[in-house]
Amino acid sequence: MKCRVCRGPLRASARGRRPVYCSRACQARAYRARRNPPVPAPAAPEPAGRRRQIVEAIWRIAAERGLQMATVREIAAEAGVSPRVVQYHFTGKHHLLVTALQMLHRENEHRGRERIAALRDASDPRVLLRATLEELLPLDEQRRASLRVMAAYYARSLTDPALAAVFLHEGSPLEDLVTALIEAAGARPSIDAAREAVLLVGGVSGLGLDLLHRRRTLADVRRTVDYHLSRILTERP
Amino acid sequence: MKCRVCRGPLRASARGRRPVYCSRACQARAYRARRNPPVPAPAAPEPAGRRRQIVEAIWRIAAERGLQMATVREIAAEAGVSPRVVQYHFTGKHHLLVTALQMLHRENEHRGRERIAALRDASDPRVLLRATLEELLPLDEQRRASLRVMAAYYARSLTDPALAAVFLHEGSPLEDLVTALIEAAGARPSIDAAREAVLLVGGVSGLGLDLLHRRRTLADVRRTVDYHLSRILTERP
DNA sequence: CCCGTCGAGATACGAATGTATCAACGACAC
DNA sequence: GTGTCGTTGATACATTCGTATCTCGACGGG
Repeated sequence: MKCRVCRGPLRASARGRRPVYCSRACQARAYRARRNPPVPAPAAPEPAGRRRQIVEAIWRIAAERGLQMATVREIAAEAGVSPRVVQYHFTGKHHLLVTALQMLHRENEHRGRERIAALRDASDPRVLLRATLEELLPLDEQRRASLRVMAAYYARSLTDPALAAVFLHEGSPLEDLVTALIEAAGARPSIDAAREAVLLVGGVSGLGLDLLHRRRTLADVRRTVDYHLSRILTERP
Repeated sequence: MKCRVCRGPLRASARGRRPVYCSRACQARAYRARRNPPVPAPAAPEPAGRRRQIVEAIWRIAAERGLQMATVREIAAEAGVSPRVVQYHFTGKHHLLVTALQMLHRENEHRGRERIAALRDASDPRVLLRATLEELLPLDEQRRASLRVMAAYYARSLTDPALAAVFLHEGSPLEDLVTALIEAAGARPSIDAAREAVLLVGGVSGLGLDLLHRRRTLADVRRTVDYHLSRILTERP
């Protein structure tokens, strides 16, 4: 084992990568010789999106195999990077887990808002109300995966204060929105919109979890929601 | 290293417990000498309750520190036995996890039934209905721990068919019971008791999860339940 | 030419995990 | 004294975990 440039001896090192050059000078010489033909474009692998790429790998693993399978090595393999890269971009595994949950929260909120805004009849509060509630259900593969990941994180948050903080730091804007929509859509008299919203949001979330287990059918959940909306709202505006 | 009795040589063994006697005869001799004073009561460690003891240890660990901390060694330490005992009484860790979930299911059902049956006014369907719904809430330390364990198991069941089967194998007797209670307590006309029961059970379960995080107060949940019961039921029977 | 910085590769460490192996133990029967 | 049965103690093993350590590659400034 000699230096690639000066053929001199190398220092021995028990740990880490094995040395190839005897000195920093020899390393630089080899580098400059290598790039004499200017090397058009080595890779440029978008250094900004690295964290995102890793976080998405966690989401996939957690959704398909559970959070307990989200080890550093598995995450790195799923993201197509080396474990060292994961270690580099995040302080440690815990920081990585927390970041992934925060990003998923924002992602869900963003996607939900976009889907609701894209509705044609965005002016009709009844349609908006239904769409908002259905946003809690696993209606497509993306939302299904997201709900599975959230369920896994919820369980962990019961014994991890840092994760619990993510769940707690948002107030209850969803229930406030549903409350406002109920009132805008025309609630029957003697209806307490806020209390109805609490049970609707809680109930639909719970039914969504049953859908993950296929303990209910989507059609049945929709009928239940429709029934309750019709009980809350006036016949026609 | 000689035999304890005859001081003869022992067989060597690379793995497992180190031999102390050179033969079965020496072992028996040592045993009988040892129990010359008749040994009033060695231990009698209730061989039947061993599994139960270990399963309860899992529950405690899962409730306080999460299912990911429920390792064989931790469980054994919590149960006050050696890891070997855990290994002996269950085929493997997975079997242990599944058994613990099944036992918790039965335990919860049993306790719930007992609590409801112990109500003084067990004849009034309104009281029964409220009590049945509140059975889903973490009203004391025991139910709080149980709910935490269940939440952890639910997350795992999403990626473990054997655990999912435990959640699925029970039908929906709870909703049927609530449906019957709604009708018995006097539902207003134009009420679909079954659909109300679905949302009530789902909603109260969801609110129970929020209580675990202290995102809501118990008083608030109770007010919400009361509000909905008064909307569903007639004024007075 | 040397030096420093940032991202990444390669390897290694120490601890923890699920499980396997083998003998010892208490108790009984022959 | 020996066999056997259900149970337990005391290791040992292979693997995997999170993380630490050390270097290389590429680049920019003196």
